Amino acid sequence: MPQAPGPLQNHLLAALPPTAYARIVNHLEPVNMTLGDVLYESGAQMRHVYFPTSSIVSLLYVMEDGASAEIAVVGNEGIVGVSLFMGGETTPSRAVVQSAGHAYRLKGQLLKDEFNQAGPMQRLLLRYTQALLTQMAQTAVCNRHHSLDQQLCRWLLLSLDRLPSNKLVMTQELIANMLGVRREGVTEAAGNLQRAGLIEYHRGHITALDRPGLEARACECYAVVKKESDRLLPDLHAVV
Amino acid sequence: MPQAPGPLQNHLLAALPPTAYARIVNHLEPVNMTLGDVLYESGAQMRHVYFPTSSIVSLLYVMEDGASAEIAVVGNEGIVGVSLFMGGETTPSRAVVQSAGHAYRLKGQLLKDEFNQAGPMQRLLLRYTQALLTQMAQTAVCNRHHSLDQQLCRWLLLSLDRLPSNKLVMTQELIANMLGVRREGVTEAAGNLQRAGLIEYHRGHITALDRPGLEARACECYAVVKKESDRLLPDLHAVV
DNA sequence: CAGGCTATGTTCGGTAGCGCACAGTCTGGG
DNA sequence: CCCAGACTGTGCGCTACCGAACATAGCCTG
Repeated sequence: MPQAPGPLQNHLLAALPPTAYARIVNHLEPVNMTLGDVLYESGAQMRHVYFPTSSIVSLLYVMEDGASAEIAVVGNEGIVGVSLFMGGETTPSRAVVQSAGHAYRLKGQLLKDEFNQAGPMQRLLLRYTQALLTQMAQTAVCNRHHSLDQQLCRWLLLSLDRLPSNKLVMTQELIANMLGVRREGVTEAAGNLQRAGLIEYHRGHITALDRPGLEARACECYAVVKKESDRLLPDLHAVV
Repeated sequence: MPQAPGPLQNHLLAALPPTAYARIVNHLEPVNMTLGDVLYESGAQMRHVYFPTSSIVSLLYVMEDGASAEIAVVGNEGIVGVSLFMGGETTPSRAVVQSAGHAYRLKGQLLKDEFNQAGPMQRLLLRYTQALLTQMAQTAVCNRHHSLDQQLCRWLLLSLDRLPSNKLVMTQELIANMLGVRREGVTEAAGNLQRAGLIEYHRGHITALDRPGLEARACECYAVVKKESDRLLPDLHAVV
Protein backbone atom coordinates (compact mmCIF):
# COMPACT_ATOMS: atom_id res chain seq x y z
CA MET A 1 0.00 0.00 0.00
CA PRO A 2 1.42 3.42 -0.87
CA GLN A 3 2.16 6.26 1.51
CA ALA A 4 -0.77 6.77 3.90
CA PRO A 5 -2.82 9.85 3.04
CA GLY A 6 -2.81 12.73 5.52
CA PRO A 7 -5.73 13.57 7.78
CA LEU A 8 -6.77 16.43 5.54
CA GLN A 9 -7.82 13.95 2.90
CA ASN A 10 -10.89 13.60 5.07
CA HIS A 11 -13.24 16.40 4.12
CA LEU A 12 -14.55 16.98 7.61
CA LEU A 13 -11.10 17.33 9.10
CA ALA A 14 -10.03 19.50 6.20
CA ALA A 15 -12.95 21.85 6.77
CA LEU A 16 -12.10 22.55 10.39
CA PRO A 17 -10.64 25.93 11.16
CA PRO A 18 -6.96 25.77 12.19
CA THR A 19 -7.61 26.29 15.90
CA ALA A 20 -10.09 23.44 16.13
CA TYR A 21 -7.93 21.20 13.99
CA ALA A 22 -4.90 21.97 16.16
CA ARG A 23 -6.73 20.79 19.25
CA ILE A 24 -7.21 17.27 17.91
CA VAL A 25 -4.50 16.68 15.34
CA ASN A 26 -2.10 15.16 17.84
CA HIS A 27 -4.73 12.68 18.93
CA LEU A 28 -5.52 11.39 15.47
CA GLU A 29 -4.17 7.88 15.04
CA PRO A 30 -3.65 6.50 11.55
CA VAL A 31 -5.37 3.14 11.04
CA ASN A 32 -5.03 0.57 8.31
CA MET A 33 -8.45 -0.52 7.20
CA THR A 34 -8.60 -4.03 5.79
CA LEU A 35 -11.51 -5.34 3.76
CA GLY A 36 -14.04 -6.90 6.10
CA ASP A 37 -12.78 -5.28 9.32
CA VAL A 38 -15.66 -4.68 11.71
CA LEU A 39 -15.30 -1.28 13.35
CA TYR A 40 -18.40 -1.55 15.49
CA GLU A 41 -20.74 -4.38 16.23
CA SER A 42 -24.46 -3.74 16.58
CA GLY A 43 -25.22 -2.36 20.02
CA ALA A 44 -21.59 -2.27 21.10
CA GLN A 45 -20.01 0.62 22.92
CA MET A 46 -17.80 2.68 20.62
CA ARG A 47 -14.35 3.64 21.80
CA HIS A 48 -13.32 5.61 18.74
CA VAL A 49 -14.75 7.44 15.81
CA TYR A 50 -13.16 6.95 12.39
CA PHE A 51 -12.39 9.54 9.73
CA PRO A 52 -11.81 7.58 6.51
CA THR A 53 -9.30 9.04 4.07
CA SER A 54 -8.84 6.40 1.38
CA SER A 55 -11.14 3.67 2.71
CA ILE A 56 -14.89 3.12 2.56
CA VAL A 57 -17.03 1.87 5.40
CA SER A 58 -20.51 0.38 5.11
CA LEU A 59 -23.15 0.68 7.77
CA LEU A 60 -25.04 -2.59 7.70
CA TYR A 61 -27.98 -3.98 9.54
CA VAL A 62 -27.80 -7.71 10.05
CA MET A 63 -31.08 -9.46 10.74
CA GLU A 64 -31.81 -12.30 13.07
CA ASP A 65 -31.80 -14.80 10.23
CA GLY A 66 -28.42 -13.53 9.00
CA ALA A 67 -29.70 -11.55 6.02
CA SER A 68 -28.25 -8.09 5.79
CA ALA A 69 -28.77 -4.74 4.17
CA GLU A 70 -26.63 -1.68 3.78
CA ILE A 71 -28.00 1.41 5.45
CA ALA A 72 -25.42 3.90 4.30
CA VAL A 73 -21.85 4.19 3.12
CA VAL A 74 -19.16 6.46 4.58
CA GLY A 75 -15.96 7.53 2.88
CA ASN A 76 -13.59 10.46 3.11
CA GLU A 77 -16.53 12.85 3.15
CA GLY A 78 -17.62 11.71 6.59
CA ILE A 79 -17.14 10.07 9.92
CA VAL A 80 -18.05 6.67 11.30
CA GLY A 81 -19.65 6.74 14.72
CA VAL A 82 -22.19 9.55 14.72
CA SER A 83 -24.12 7.98 17.59
CA LEU A 84 -21.29 8.95 19.92
CA PHE A 85 -21.93 12.64 19.62
CA MET A 86 -25.64 12.26 19.04
CA GLY A 87 -25.84 11.00 22.59
CA GLY A 88 -26.93 7.42 22.08
CA GLU A 89 -23.45 5.89 22.34
CA THR A 90 -24.50 2.81 20.36
CA THR A 91 -26.55 1.91 17.28
CA PRO A 92 -28.25 -1.27 16.15
CA SER A 93 -26.07 -1.42 13.04
CA ARG A 94 -22.64 -2.74 12.21
CA ALA A 95 -19.79 -0.84 10.57
CA VAL A 96 -17.71 -2.89 8.13
CA VAL A 97 -14.80 -1.89 5.90
CA GLN A 98 -16.05 -2.23 2.36
CA SER A 99 -12.99 -0.95 0.58
CA ALA A 100 -9.52 -1.24 2.08
CA GLY A 101 -7.45 1.86 2.71
CA HIS A 102 -6.65 4.28 5.49
CA ALA A 103 -8.46 6.24 8.14
CA TYR A 104 -7.69 8.27 11.21
CA ARG A 105 -9.35 7.49 14.45
CA LEU A 106 -9.99 9.61 17.50
CA LYS A 107 -10.91 8.60 21.02
CA GLY A 108 -14.62 8.95 21.55
CA GLN A 109 -14.27 11.20 24.56
CA LEU A 110 -12.02 13.64 22.72
CA LEU A 111 -14.54 13.93 19.91
CA LYS A 112 -17.36 14.49 22.36
CA ASP A 113 -15.36 17.18 24.15
CA GLU A 114 -14.73 18.96 20.90
CA PHE A 115 -18.35 18.54 19.84
CA ASN A 116 -19.56 19.99 23.11
CA GLN A 117 -17.63 23.19 22.52
CA ALA A 118 -20.59 23.94 20.26
CA GLY A 119 -18.20 25.40 17.69
CA PRO A 120 -17.33 24.61 14.09
CA MET A 121 -16.82 20.91 14.79
CA GLN A 122 -20.36 20.62 16.06
CA ARG A 123 -21.80 22.46 13.09
CA LEU A 124 -19.82 20.32 10.69
CA LEU A 125 -20.77 17.04 12.30
CA LEU A 126 -24.43 17.92 12.44
CA ARG A 127 -24.53 18.87 8.80
CA TYR A 128 -22.80 15.64 7.96
CA THR A 129 -25.33 13.75 10.03
CA GLN A 130 -28.09 15.35 8.06
CA ALA A 131 -26.47 14.21 4.84
CA LEU A 132 -26.31 10.72 6.32
CA LEU A 133 -30.00 10.95 7.14
CA THR A 134 -30.75 11.77 3.54
CA GLN A 135 -28.68 8.85 2.37
CA MET A 136 -30.57 6.48 4.64
CA ALA A 137 -33.92 7.85 3.58
CA GLN A 138 -33.03 7.45 -0.05
CA THR A 139 -31.83 3.91 0.56
CA ALA A 140 -35.26 3.11 1.96
CA VAL A 141 -36.97 4.60 -1.09
CA CYS A 142 -34.63 2.84 -3.48
CA ASN A 143 -35.16 -0.52 -1.80
CA ARG A 144 -38.84 -0.08 -2.25
CA HIS A 145 -39.13 1.07 -5.81
CA HIS A 146 -36.11 0.45 -7.97
CA SER A 147 -34.75 -2.46 -9.94
CA LEU A 148 -31.60 -4.28 -9.03
CA ASP A 149 -29.88 -2.84 -12.09
CA GLN A 150 -30.63 0.66 -10.92
CA GLN A 151 -29.62 -0.05 -7.38
CA LEU A 152 -26.34 -1.54 -8.47
CA CYS A 153 -25.59 1.60 -10.48
CA ARG A 154 -26.41 3.77 -7.50
CA TRP A 155 -24.21 1.66 -5.28
CA LEU A 156 -21.29 1.70 -7.68
CA LEU A 157 -21.52 5.45 -8.07
CA LEU A 158 -21.64 6.05 -4.32
CA SER A 159 -18.51 3.93 -3.97
CA LEU A 160 -16.70 5.50 -6.90
CA ASP A 161 -17.37 8.96 -5.49
CA ARG A 162 -15.41 7.96 -2.42
CA LEU A 163 -12.39 6.55 -4.22
CA PRO A 164 -9.58 8.25 -6.11
CA SER A 165 -9.69 5.88 -9.10
CA ASN A 166 -12.37 4.26 -11.20
CA LYS A 167 -11.54 0.77 -9.93
CA LEU A 168 -12.92 -1.02 -6.94
CA VAL A 169 -12.13 -4.34 -5.33
CA MET A 170 -15.36 -6.09 -4.51
CA THR A 171 -16.79 -9.52 -5.20
CA GLN A 172 -20.36 -10.00 -6.33
CA GLU A 173 -20.97 -11.95 -3.16
CA LEU A 174 -20.08 -8.91 -1.05
CA ILE A 175 -22.11 -6.54 -3.18
CA ALA A 176 -25.06 -8.87 -2.74
CA ASN A 177 -24.64 -8.68 1.05
CA MET A 178 -24.60 -4.91 0.89
CA LEU A 179 -27.62 -4.60 -1.31
CA GLY A 180 -29.42 -7.36 0.54
CA VAL A 181 -30.02 -9.46 -2.57
CA ARG A 182 -28.87 -12.81 -3.94
CA ARG A 183 -25.43 -13.19 -5.36
CA GLU A 184 -26.93 -14.50 -8.61
CA GLY A 185 -28.94 -11.33 -8.92
CA VAL A 186 -25.78 -9.28 -8.80
CA THR A 187 -24.17 -11.56 -11.39
CA GLU A 188 -27.02 -10.84 -13.73
CA ALA A 189 -27.15 -7.11 -13.09
CA ALA A 190 -23.39 -6.77 -13.40
CA GLY A 191 -23.56 -8.77 -16.63
CA ASN A 192 -26.08 -6.30 -17.97
CA LEU A 193 -23.84 -3.37 -17.14
CA GLN A 194 -20.83 -5.10 -18.62
CA ARG A 195 -22.63 -5.91 -21.86
CA ALA A 196 -23.72 -2.30 -22.01
CA GLY A 197 -20.06 -1.30 -21.83
CA LEU A 198 -20.47 0.61 -18.57
CA ILE A 199 -18.19 -1.50 -16.40
CA GLU A 200 -15.60 -4.20 -16.68
CA TYR A 201 -15.81 -7.00 -14.19
CA HIS A 202 -13.05 -9.43 -13.44
CA ARG A 203 -12.95 -11.66 -10.41
CA GLY A 204 -13.49 -9.14 -7.68
CA HIS A 205 -12.15 -6.18 -9.62
CA ILE A 206 -14.59 -3.70 -11.10
CA THR A 207 -13.57 -0.91 -13.41
CA ALA A 208 -16.02 1.80 -14.28
CA LEU A 209 -15.73 2.56 -17.97
CA ASP A 210 -18.57 4.99 -18.54
CA ARG A 211 -19.52 7.08 -15.57
CA PRO A 212 -22.15 9.20 -17.33
CA GLY A 213 -23.66 5.98 -18.60
CA LEU A 214 -23.88 4.65 -15.07
CA GLU A 215 -25.49 7.86 -13.89
CA ALA A 216 -28.03 7.67 -16.67
CA ARG A 217 -28.86 4.11 -15.77
CA ALA A 218 -29.09 4.74 -12.01
CA CYS A 219 -32.34 5.85 -10.45
CA GLU A 220 -32.87 9.38 -9.23
CA CYS A 221 -31.78 8.27 -5.76
CA TYR A 222 -28.13 8.68 -6.53
CA ALA A 223 -28.57 12.22 -7.77
CA VAL A 224 -30.68 13.18 -4.77
CA VAL A 225 -28.07 11.96 -2.31
CA LYS A 226 -25.23 13.51 -4.25
CA LYS A 227 -26.91 16.87 -4.59
CA GLU A 228 -27.86 16.98 -0.94
CA SER A 229 -24.34 16.00 0.12
CA ASP A 230 -22.83 18.71 -2.03
CA ARG A 231 -25.24 21.22 -0.59
CA LEU A 232 -24.68 20.29 3.04
CA LEU A 233 -21.01 19.55 3.13
CA PRO A 234 -18.24 22.03 2.72
CA ASP A 235 -15.95 21.88 -0.27
CA LEU A 236 -12.59 20.38 0.33
CA HIS A 237 -10.42 23.46 0.15
CA ALA A 238 -7.16 22.26 1.59
CA VAL A 239 -5.93 19.07 0.00
CA VAL A 240 -2.60 17.94 1.39
CA MET B 1 -62.63 17.63 18.25
CA PRO B 2 -62.28 17.56 22.02
CA GLN B 3 -60.23 19.88 24.18
CA ALA B 4 -56.76 20.38 22.70
CA PRO B 5 -54.09 18.53 24.64
CA GLY B 6 -51.45 20.61 26.43
CA PRO B 7 -47.87 20.98 25.21
CA LEU B 8 -46.63 18.50 27.78
CA GLN B 9 -48.38 15.73 25.91
CA ASN B 10 -45.37 15.95 23.65
CA HIS B 11 -42.63 13.88 25.22
CA LEU B 12 -39.80 16.14 24.19
CA LEU B 13 -41.43 19.23 25.63
CA ALA B 14 -42.36 17.29 28.74
CA ALA B 15 -38.78 16.22 29.26
CA LEU B 16 -37.38 19.73 29.27
CA PRO B 17 -36.29 21.10 32.62
CA PRO B 18 -38.55 23.92 33.87
CA THR B 19 -36.14 26.72 33.03
CA ALA B 20 -35.74 25.64 29.42
CA TYR B 21 -39.44 24.99 29.05
CA ALA B 22 -40.24 28.41 30.50
CA ARG B 23 -38.13 30.09 27.82
CA ILE B 24 -40.24 28.73 24.99
CA VAL B 25 -43.69 28.01 26.40
CA ASN B 26 -45.08 31.41 25.50
CA HIS B 27 -44.00 30.99 21.93
CA LEU B 28 -45.68 27.63 21.40
CA GLU B 29 -48.69 28.04 19.13
CA PRO B 30 -51.38 25.36 19.12
CA VAL B 31 -52.14 24.07 15.64
CA ASN B 32 -54.96 21.95 14.34
CA MET B 33 -53.58 19.21 12.16
CA THR B 34 -55.97 17.98 9.47
CA LEU B 35 -55.49 14.75 7.59
CA GLY B 36 -53.42 15.43 4.50
CA ASP B 37 -52.00 18.78 5.58
CA VAL B 38 -48.54 19.30 4.14
CA LEU B 39 -46.27 20.85 6.76
CA TYR B 40 -43.20 21.01 4.55
CA GLU B 41 -42.67 20.47 0.89
CA SER B 42 -39.50 18.81 -0.33
CA GLY B 43 -36.66 21.31 -0.44
CA ALA B 44 -38.74 24.14 1.01
CA GLN B 45 -37.54 26.48 3.69
CA MET B 46 -39.08 25.66 7.05
CA ARG B 47 -40.52 28.47 9.12
CA HIS B 48 -41.60 26.37 12.08
CA VAL B 49 -40.95 23.12 13.79
CA TYR B 50 -43.91 21.07 15.00
CA PHE B 51 -44.30 19.17 18.25
CA PRO B 52 -47.22 16.77 17.71
CA THR B 53 -49.36 16.00 20.74
CA SER B 54 -52.30 14.00 19.43
CA SER B 55 -51.48 13.92 15.71
CA ILE B 56 -49.14 11.83 13.59
CA VAL B 57 -46.96 13.14 10.79
CA SER B 58 -45.38 11.06 8.04
CA LEU B 59 -42.11 11.94 6.39
CA LEU B 60 -42.51 10.93 2.77
CA TYR B 61 -40.28 10.96 -0.22
CA VAL B 62 -42.14 11.56 -3.46
CA MET B 63 -40.40 10.45 -6.61
CA GLU B 64 -40.31 12.08 -10.00
CA ASP B 65 -42.93 9.69 -11.33
CA GLY B 66 -45.25 10.39 -8.41
CA ALA B 67 -44.63 7.17 -6.50
CA SER B 68 -43.96 7.69 -2.83
CA ALA B 69 -42.54 6.00 0.21
CA GLU B 70 -42.67 6.76 3.87
CA ILE B 71 -39.30 7.40 5.43
CA ALA B 72 -40.36 7.75 9.04
CA VAL B 73 -43.31 8.64 11.20
CA VAL B 74 -43.40 11.26 13.96
CA GLY B 75 -45.91 11.50 16.78
CA ASN B 76 -45.96 12.89 20.28
CA GLU B 77 -42.57 11.35 20.97
CA GLY B 78 -40.83 13.73 18.59
CA ILE B 79 -40.51 16.82 16.50
CA VAL B 80 -41.04 17.57 12.83
CA GLY B 81 -38.28 19.64 11.25
CA VAL B 82 -34.99 18.27 12.50
CA SER B 83 -33.12 19.70 9.53
CA LEU B 84 -33.58 23.15 11.01
CA PHE B 85 -31.32 22.52 13.95
CA MET B 86 -29.12 20.09 12.09
CA GLY B 87 -28.03 23.02 9.99
CA GLY B 88 -29.36 22.03 6.60
CA GLU B 89 -32.55 24.12 6.78
CA THR B 90 -34.31 21.92 4.22
CA THR B 91 -34.69 18.24 3.36
CA PRO B 92 -35.67 16.41 0.18
CA SER B 93 -38.72 14.92 1.87
CA ARG B 94 -42.26 16.02 2.52
CA ALA B 95 -44.06 16.11 5.86
CA VAL B 96 -47.75 15.16 5.72
CA VAL B 97 -50.33 14.79 8.47
CA GLN B 98 -51.20 11.13 8.56
CA SER B 99 -53.55 11.21 11.51
CA ALA B 100 -55.52 14.29 12.43
CA GLY B 101 -55.10 15.91 15.84
CA HIS B 102 -53.13 18.64 17.51
CA ALA B 103 -49.60 19.92 17.66
CA TYR B 104 -47.68 22.93 18.90
CA ARG B 105 -45.43 24.80 16.62
CA LEU B 106 -42.48 27.03 17.32
CA LYS B 107 -40.75 29.56 15.11
CA GLY B 108 -37.64 28.05 13.59
CA GLN B 109 -35.34 30.77 14.84
CA LEU B 110 -36.52 30.35 18.42
CA LEU B 111 -35.83 26.65 18.30
CA LYS B 112 -32.40 27.24 16.83
CA ASP B 113 -31.61 29.76 19.56
CA GLU B 114 -32.60 27.31 22.22
CA PHE B 115 -30.69 24.51 20.51
CA ASN B 116 -27.58 26.64 20.33
CA GLN B 117 -27.56 27.12 24.07
CA ALA B 118 -26.07 23.62 23.98
CA GLY B 119 -28.17 22.69 26.98
CA PRO B 120 -30.86 20.10 27.67
CA MET B 121 -32.84 21.01 24.57
CA GLN B 122 -29.87 20.22 22.39
CA ARG B 123 -29.21 16.91 24.11
CA LEU B 124 -32.85 15.95 23.83
CA LEU B 125 -33.17 16.86 20.16
CA LEU B 126 -29.99 15.04 19.23
CA ARG B 127 -31.07 11.89 20.97
CA TYR B 128 -34.41 12.13 19.23
CA THR B 129 -32.65 12.57 15.90
CA GLN B 130 -30.70 9.43 16.55
CA ALA B 131 -33.93 7.56 17.19
CA LEU B 132 -35.21 8.94 13.89
CA LEU B 133 -32.07 7.69 12.19
CA THR B 134 -32.73 4.23 13.53
CA GLN B 135 -36.28 4.34 12.30
CA MET B 136 -35.15 5.32 8.81
CA ALA B 137 -32.49 2.65 8.74
CA GLN B 138 -34.99 0.03 9.77
CA THR B 139 -37.43 1.22 7.14
CA ALA B 140 -34.76 0.62 4.55
CA VAL B 141 -34.12 -2.89 5.86
CA CYS B 142 -37.82 -3.67 6.06
CA ASN B 143 -38.44 -2.47 2.51
CA ARG B 144 -35.75 -4.80 1.32
CA HIS B 145 -36.55 -7.99 3.15
CA HIS B 146 -40.05 -8.24 4.57
CA SER B 147 -43.44 -9.16 3.23
CA LEU B 148 -46.26 -6.72 2.86
CA ASP B 149 -48.13 -8.44 5.68
CA GLN B 150 -45.22 -7.88 8.02
CA GLN B 151 -44.72 -4.31 6.91
CA LEU B 152 -48.35 -3.51 7.41
CA CYS B 153 -48.15 -4.87 10.96
CA ARG B 154 -45.08 -2.79 11.64
CA TRP B 155 -46.75 0.28 10.24
CA LEU B 156 -49.94 -0.22 12.24
CA LEU B 157 -47.97 -0.71 15.44
CA LEU B 158 -45.88 2.40 14.88
CA SER B 159 -49.08 4.36 14.40
CA LEU B 160 -50.89 2.81 17.35
CA ASP B 161 -47.94 3.62 19.61
CA ARG B 162 -48.48 7.28 18.83
CA LEU B 163 -52.21 7.35 19.47
CA PRO B 164 -54.19 7.20 22.68
CA SER B 165 -56.72 4.64 21.44
CA ASN B 166 -56.60 1.47 19.40
CA LYS B 167 -58.45 3.03 16.47
CA LEU B 168 -57.06 4.87 13.52
CA VAL B 169 -58.64 6.68 10.61
CA MET B 170 -56.88 5.69 7.45
CA THR B 171 -57.95 4.39 4.07
CA GLN B 172 -56.16 1.55 2.36
CA GLU B 173 -55.30 3.94 -0.44
CA LEU B 174 -53.39 6.16 1.99
CA ILE B 175 -51.63 3.28 3.65
CA ALA B 176 -50.56 2.13 0.21
CA ASN B 177 -49.03 5.55 -0.45
CA MET B 178 -47.14 5.41 2.82
CA LEU B 179 -45.80 1.94 2.30
CA GLY B 180 -45.11 2.59 -1.35
CA VAL B 181 -47.20 -0.35 -2.58
CA ARG B 182 -50.40 -0.85 -4.57
CA ARG B 183 -53.72 -0.25 -2.94
CA GLU B 184 -54.82 -3.79 -3.84
CA GLY B 185 -51.85 -5.17 -1.98
CA VAL B 186 -52.99 -3.40 1.17
CA THR B 187 -56.51 -4.72 0.66
CA GLU B 188 -55.15 -8.22 0.60
CA ALA B 189 -52.80 -7.80 3.55
CA ALA B 190 -55.48 -6.08 5.63
CA GLY B 191 -57.87 -8.88 4.72
CA ASN B 192 -55.36 -11.40 6.04
CA LEU B 193 -55.06 -9.54 9.32
CA GLN B 194 -58.80 -9.18 9.61
CA ARG B 195 -59.42 -12.89 8.97
CA ALA B 196 -56.80 -13.64 11.60
CA GLY B 197 -58.82 -11.56 14.06
CA LEU B 198 -56.05 -9.02 14.60
CA ILE B 199 -57.81 -5.96 13.27
CA GLU B 200 -61.22 -4.78 12.21
CA TYR B 201 -61.44 -2.74 9.07
CA HIS B 202 -64.36 -0.58 8.07
CA ARG B 203 -64.25 2.11 5.42
CA GLY B 204 -61.24 4.03 6.59
CA HIS B 205 -61.54 3.05 10.22
CA ILE B 206 -59.15 0.47 11.60
CA THR B 207 -59.48 -0.99 15.07
CA ALA B 208 -56.68 -3.05 16.49
CA LEU B 209 -58.17 -6.05 18.26
CA ASP B 210 -55.09 -8.06 19.19
CA ARG B 211 -51.96 -6.06 19.74
CA PRO B 212 -49.76 -8.95 20.84
CA GLY B 213 -50.93 -10.80 17.76
CA LEU B 214 -49.87 -7.89 15.57
CA GLU B 215 -46.48 -7.77 17.25
CA ALA B 216 -46.02 -11.48 16.70
CA ARG B 217 -46.87 -11.10 13.04
CA ALA B 218 -44.68 -8.05 12.48
CA CYS B 219 -41.06 -8.43 11.53
CA GLU B 220 -38.25 -7.72 13.97
CA CYS B 221 -38.02 -4.18 12.57
CA TYR B 222 -40.80 -2.92 14.79
CA ALA B 223 -39.18 -4.26 17.94
CA VAL B 224 -35.79 -2.82 16.99
CA VAL B 225 -37.20 0.66 16.46
CA LYS B 226 -39.30 0.49 19.61
CA LYS B 227 -36.48 -0.72 21.79
CA GLU B 228 -34.09 1.88 20.47
CA SER B 229 -36.66 4.65 20.94
CA ASP B 230 -37.28 3.58 24.51
CA ARG B 231 -33.56 3.51 25.17
CA LEU B 232 -32.82 6.90 23.64
CA LEU B 233 -35.82 8.93 24.67
CA PRO B 234 -36.67 10.02 28.12
CA ASP B 235 -39.74 8.69 29.85
CA LEU B 236 -42.69 10.95 29.90
CA HIS B 237 -42.73 11.99 33.53
CA ALA B 238 -45.08 14.92 33.53
CA VAL B 239 -48.37 14.22 31.81
CA VAL B 240 -50.74 17.16 31.87
C1' DC C 1 -84.59 7.84 -1.91
C1' DA C 2 -81.91 8.29 -6.03
C1' DG C 3 -77.69 8.99 -7.75
C1' DG C 4 -72.88 9.70 -7.39
C1' DC C 5 -68.72 9.27 -5.05
C1' DT C 6 -65.57 6.85 -2.16
C1' DA C 7 -63.77 2.74 -0.27
C1' DT C 8 -63.09 -2.01 -0.66
C1' DG C 9 -62.90 -6.58 -2.86
C1' DT C 10 -61.61 -9.71 -6.79
C1' DT C 11 -59.57 -11.41 -10.91
C1' DC C 12 -55.93 -12.23 -14.29
C1' DG C 13 -51.74 -12.12 -16.85
C1' DG C 14 -46.99 -10.50 -16.33
C1' DT C 15 -42.44 -10.12 -14.07
C1' DA C 16 -38.60 -9.36 -10.87
C1' DG C 17 -36.28 -11.53 -7.74
C1' DC C 18 -35.82 -15.85 -4.69
C1' DG C 19 -33.93 -20.54 -3.44
C1' DC C 20 -31.56 -24.17 -5.07
C1' DA C 21 -28.52 -26.88 -7.83
C1' DC C 22 -24.73 -27.18 -10.57
C1' DA C 23 -21.22 -26.04 -14.11
C1' DG C 24 -17.42 -23.57 -15.65
C1' DT C 25 -13.14 -20.68 -14.73
C1' DC C 26 -9.56 -18.22 -12.60
C1' DT C 27 -5.81 -18.08 -9.17
C1' DG C 28 -2.69 -18.65 -5.48
C1' DG C 29 -0.21 -21.71 -2.52
C1' DG C 30 2.06 -26.01 -1.78
C1' DC D 1 2.57 -27.13 -12.06
C1' DC D 2 -1.32 -28.72 -10.20
C1' DC D 3 -5.16 -28.69 -7.38
C1' DA D 4 -8.32 -26.67 -3.92
C1' DG D 5 -10.90 -23.04 -3.17
C1' DA D 6 -12.84 -18.81 -4.60
C1' DC D 7 -15.42 -16.45 -8.03
C1' DT D 8 -18.69 -16.20 -11.69
C1' DG D 9 -22.26 -17.84 -14.90
C1' DT D 10 -26.76 -20.55 -15.89
C1' DG D 11 -30.95 -22.88 -15.51
C1' DC D 12 -34.83 -24.28 -13.26
C1' DG D 13 -39.58 -23.73 -10.66
C1' DC D 14 -41.73 -20.64 -7.29
C1' DT D 15 -43.81 -16.60 -4.99
C1' DA D 16 -44.88 -11.92 -4.02
C1' DC D 17 -46.06 -8.18 -5.95
C1' DC D 18 -47.36 -5.27 -10.05
C1' DG D 19 -50.69 -3.15 -13.51
C1' DA D 20 -55.05 -2.89 -15.18
C1' DA D 21 -59.83 -3.66 -15.35
C1' DC D 22 -63.95 -4.29 -13.17
C1' DA D 23 -67.59 -5.44 -9.44
C1' DT D 24 -69.74 -4.31 -5.19
C1' DA D 25 -70.98 -1.87 -1.19
C1' DG D 26 -71.37 1.96 2.13
C1' DC D 27 -72.15 6.85 2.64
C1' DC D 28 -73.53 11.55 1.66
C1' DT D 29 -76.10 14.88 -0.57
C1' DG D 30 -79.60 16.80 -2.96
